[in-house]
Amino acid sequence: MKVTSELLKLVADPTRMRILMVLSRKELCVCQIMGVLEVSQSLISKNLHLLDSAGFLSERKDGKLVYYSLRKDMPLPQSRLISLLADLLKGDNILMGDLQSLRDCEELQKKAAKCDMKTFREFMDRKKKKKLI
Amino acid sequence: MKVTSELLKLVADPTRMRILMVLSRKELCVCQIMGVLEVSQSLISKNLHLLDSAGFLSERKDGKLVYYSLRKDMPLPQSRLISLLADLLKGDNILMGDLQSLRDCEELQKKAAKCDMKTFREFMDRKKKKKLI
DNA sequence: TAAACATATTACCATATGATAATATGAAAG
DNA sequence: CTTTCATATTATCATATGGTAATATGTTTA
Repeated sequence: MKVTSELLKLVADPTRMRILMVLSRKELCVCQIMGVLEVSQSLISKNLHLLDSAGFLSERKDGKLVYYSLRKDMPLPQSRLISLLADLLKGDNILMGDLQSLRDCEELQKKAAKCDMKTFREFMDRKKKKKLI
Repeated sequence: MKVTSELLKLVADPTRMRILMVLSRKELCVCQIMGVLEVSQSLISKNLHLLDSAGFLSERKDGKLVYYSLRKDMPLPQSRLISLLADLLKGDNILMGDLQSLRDCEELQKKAAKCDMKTFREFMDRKKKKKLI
């Protein structure tokens, strides 16, 4: 009971839902996730840790970067939860924004070929300015 | 996003999960649920209200008693969540205890033919004593 | 080896949440 | 109509949680 309750609570947080949904599209490193969701590095890092501990994620290091993705051999409850989430969030505004942001982020990297905190902080700043207009 | 998050949070609480699971077996009134789960009347009542507001339940009054059951025409997200819950909790200790308690409660009522707070408070007390032995 | 950088961790705060005890409500029976 | 009783609501408390800012860690590169 407690295990199930804690699994559900873990998934019931918007930031973590968003992380799971973008990672279900694509493996990403911490600075990319930060840029796409527009939230602080420490919050992303903390939530990645929580999701990882709960069996949702696998990580891969490449130089300074740490890439996260959904585990291929995820436990069944976890993967069923992700399917449900994907369904419940179909058409969700915030999720659609994140996915657009993910495409923008890919574009940016094709041109700049860079993946670092500075690049993604600027990426975030540009998005914020756009919203103000 | 927020709607989905709040729906998940609602279901992520052990007391509410237990209520949903026993109601998925059988329509029950507040005092029966209290007796089966062994928790206070106000906690049951509060959580029934939350589940009801979220579209999970329907209620029916019969004299002083209010009977709750799962809504027949529950919204799809809600019913998918309940199916998932039922699956994740298969074999769960606390849930199995509740279901046994539900059978005991039915037995009791066949004999006593009573459904009131006093009866179920005594029912709870007997269970507590058994556990102490 | 030292500086720079990506990520992780920590300390901290405000708010949300679950639970309880006490009380209110409102229907039914006397 | 007053008492009784089932249920609902309220006030309150302790704890849990999400978020931020500051700092630590550990790797890379100069």
